[in-house]
Amino acid sequence: MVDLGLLQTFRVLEEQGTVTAAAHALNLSPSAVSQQLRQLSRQAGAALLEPDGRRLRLTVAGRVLLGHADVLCAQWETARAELAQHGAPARRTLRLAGFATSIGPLLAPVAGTLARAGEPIQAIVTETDTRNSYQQLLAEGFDIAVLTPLSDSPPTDDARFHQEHLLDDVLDLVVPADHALAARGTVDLAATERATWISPHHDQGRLIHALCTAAGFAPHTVHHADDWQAVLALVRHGLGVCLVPRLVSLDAHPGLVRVPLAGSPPPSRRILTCVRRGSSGEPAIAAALTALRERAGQVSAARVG
Amino acid sequence: MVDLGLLQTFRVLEEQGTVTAAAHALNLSPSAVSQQLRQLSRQAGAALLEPDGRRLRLTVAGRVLLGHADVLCAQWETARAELAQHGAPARRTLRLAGFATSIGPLLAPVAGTLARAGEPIQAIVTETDTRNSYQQLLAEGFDIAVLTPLSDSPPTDDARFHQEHLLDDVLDLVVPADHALAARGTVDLAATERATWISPHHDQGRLIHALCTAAGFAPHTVHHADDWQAVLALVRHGLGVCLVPRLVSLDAHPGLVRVPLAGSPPPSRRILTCVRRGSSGEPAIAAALTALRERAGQVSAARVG
DNA sequence: GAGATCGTGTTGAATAACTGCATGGTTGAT
DNA sequence: ATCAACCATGCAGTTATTCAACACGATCTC
Repeated sequence: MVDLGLLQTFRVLEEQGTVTAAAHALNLSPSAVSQQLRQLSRQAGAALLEPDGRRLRLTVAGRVLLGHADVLCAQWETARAELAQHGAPARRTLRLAGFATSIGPLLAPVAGTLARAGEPIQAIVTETDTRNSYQQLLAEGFDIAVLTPLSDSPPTDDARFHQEHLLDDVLDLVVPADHALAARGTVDLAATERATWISPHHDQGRLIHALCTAAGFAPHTVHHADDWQAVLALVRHGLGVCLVPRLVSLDAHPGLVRVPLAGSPPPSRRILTCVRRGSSGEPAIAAALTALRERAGQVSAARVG
Repeated sequence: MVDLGLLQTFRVLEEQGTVTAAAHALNLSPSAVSQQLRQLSRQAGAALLEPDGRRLRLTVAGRVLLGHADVLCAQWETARAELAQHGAPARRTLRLAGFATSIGPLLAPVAGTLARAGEPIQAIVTETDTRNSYQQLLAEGFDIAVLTPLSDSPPTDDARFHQEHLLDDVLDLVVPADHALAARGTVDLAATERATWISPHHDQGRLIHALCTAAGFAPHTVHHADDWQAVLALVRHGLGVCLVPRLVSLDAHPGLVRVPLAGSPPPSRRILTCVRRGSSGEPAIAAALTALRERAGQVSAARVG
């Protein structure tokens, strides 16, 4: 019979695109992955992959198997979750992942809450971007991810994941206090058409570009920085403006002001929790998700008040 | 991750009742099965079994896992079946099992038909009883079984199997030609209350006992024989009567006559096909099932005419 | 209480799995 | 056109796992 580990390798291969990348994600050598795939192909009784240049492409049979692999792995996760409810509560290390700005307001408080609540959970928090969150979640490197979905992210009903809306992180225009727009109560995005922009790190930059495009102009981006504090420093020196989510604190930059964007609801980035499908029932994961939701509620309430 | 083989072992253990029996059914040593179960328990993260005298009993967690194991294995069978439809048609050895009387009219003709039809199938026919059919089907010793369900057989909606009605094998009272009931057009079962009975082999004997009980009397069984030809020989020598399904030929016993039983439909034994759930879509299995249904139709039509 | 049955440790051999390296093929830039 | 980087895969060699055989303690039956 088949080892679900082989199916898992197969799924990671599809997600990563190459044997080498899959091997890296699984902490294996490319050779091992290659052999596992051959064995899977033998046990499935069909060719799953075919050479495509210097990489591999899934055959029709491979794509068929992939669908079943998702179902099988989810079913196994469900089984594990249900078993964990019936057995003795064992100590569990939960690996939480999130984008940089989510750690301070969300993941760190939740990890602390879980520890104080006496849950038999040891939380490990890691910072990553959206893409890696999905990949490592699939490769079982993380158990829970807090992320902002991108246009190429798996859809909410993806068979491999279980994703839930956590909160909407509202975006404000951030400008120096002496900026022409600083005194406004709200500002329309179109009013910034002539402004120069600071482009934040990759994930967020794409969102800003999409919003400006929707508002009818292409943002004139000059400077670029991955770190929000660097972005804010650039804004503070009058080098441009930027849209900054409210999870990013401006406390370190007294010379800057947030100008809310017009619209109801105002433009925001959606923040989701994501776990492997089937695993959301596991006690440790369920507890962490609940704590995350609760914390997200507090954050939202604080912003409103 | 988990090997489905371990879940398979776990399922066979449940079906067989003891580690030793499961090991025998899987062609393994009891020690190997014991170790596999330990590994499964470790990977499931819960105790699945607990000692119960000199045998094992499933824990609550074990019973939970068992349900998931059935689903997982069926899902894998489905995947295999669907893959076999997309890949190149490979040579396949199909292992068919059936009770003794089913082989002549059903399994042997079907095996011949499949061979002549040019299907890439090598059929292997084995005779067994109902209980072993289910067990070997689960242990992957057989692929298709033709059987008569008993009171302790898995129900039709059992998660592990896919069972289909094949035909109803009508039962007749068989008596010597000079018997008092021989000349009747039909006979009510109650009319045989004072007769002495020949008890056929175990499976069939239970059915006869149940029918007589339903008719209001306990059959007075004197002789016993597993083989139908032996039963008929006993009847021929005036030692008793018996209910004999029509699949059993009386050709070798000119001195005997069938007296149809009253009732519409008349008493009969249900004959089912049984395969592992999910496997019925596999081309080879689907072809064999179709051939079986067709052959069963011919048999039924011949009996009617 | 003797004998049979059952589950499970242990041990050694066979098997399988993984790493590291080498090879052949492919892509893309110089 | 050439070269370097990249990728999948085949081939040892090593490591880890799996299984059968036997032994042992526990349990049930007669």
